[in-house]
Amino acid sequence: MLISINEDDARPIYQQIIAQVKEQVRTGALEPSDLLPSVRELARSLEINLHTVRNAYQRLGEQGVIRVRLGQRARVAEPPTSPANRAEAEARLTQRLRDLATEAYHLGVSREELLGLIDDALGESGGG
Amino acid sequence: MLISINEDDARPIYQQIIAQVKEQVRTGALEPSDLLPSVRELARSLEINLHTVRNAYQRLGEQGVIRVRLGQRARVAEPPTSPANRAEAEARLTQRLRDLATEAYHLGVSREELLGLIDDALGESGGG
DNA sequence: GCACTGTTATAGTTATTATATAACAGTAGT
DNA sequence: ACTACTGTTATATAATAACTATAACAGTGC
Repeated sequence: MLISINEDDARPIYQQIIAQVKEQVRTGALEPSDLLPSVRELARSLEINLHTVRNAYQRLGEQGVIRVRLGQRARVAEPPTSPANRAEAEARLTQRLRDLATEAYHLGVSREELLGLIDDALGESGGG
Repeated sequence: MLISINEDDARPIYQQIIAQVKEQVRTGALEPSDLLPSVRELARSLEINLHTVRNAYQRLGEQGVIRVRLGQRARVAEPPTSPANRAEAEARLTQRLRDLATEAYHLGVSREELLGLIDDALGESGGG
């Protein structure tokens, strides 16, 4: 479990933790039933407060990414099967894709170049 | 110029305004030299403060999306040509694509389905 | 001059994020 | 039961971001 805080990242710490755990679950670096560091342990190693870690863990639990139980270390949950609400999931992703396309446009990146980047990003191991 | 505020959107108001203006520029709904509503006018129609609109306009100006000059209404700028810093632009987009792929995974959307959504999103008119 | 435009200044409110301490509560091994 | 770990709850505090409210300043164009 390698988690780090990037000062240059505008996102709050707890969101960085969430993103990194999700990413590692997606790529397979973290597998179902794998143990996460305890809130106190991670807080100490990152030199942040216990509650900041707990905030991240709690949300990861609510999103079904990990399983948290009182008295036990958090564990990686089973991978998602099918979205509880496919329409909503697709709507959210579609909106994010529009934002991404818009961002690319204003960065001067053409559609062809963007498609290349997508190909690279989705081509990473464990990406599907 | 149709701009609206979505209470369910977690993003702050000024960022929603920025996103919508960019989106309309990208799709061609807004074309270079088109006039934007004045800060006071938009603030009144959205029932928000003048400074919230100004915040959005100022950032849009800094990003080269619109041209703002004292005493004159803001206008849509010329479309971007090539990124000032291609490496940085690609790095930012790549990171956002990774985040998107991760989000899709945890929503239970498969790679094939995601590719379909990308195809739809990038297939919109004016997308490249 | 007048009516519009964006800009700056100042101040106050609210929500978010992160911190610090302390105590409570469940689990597991001895 | 005791101990040492685990997550959880409760308060309190501080810093920052976001938004609002008023007022005044400054440029543009008729």
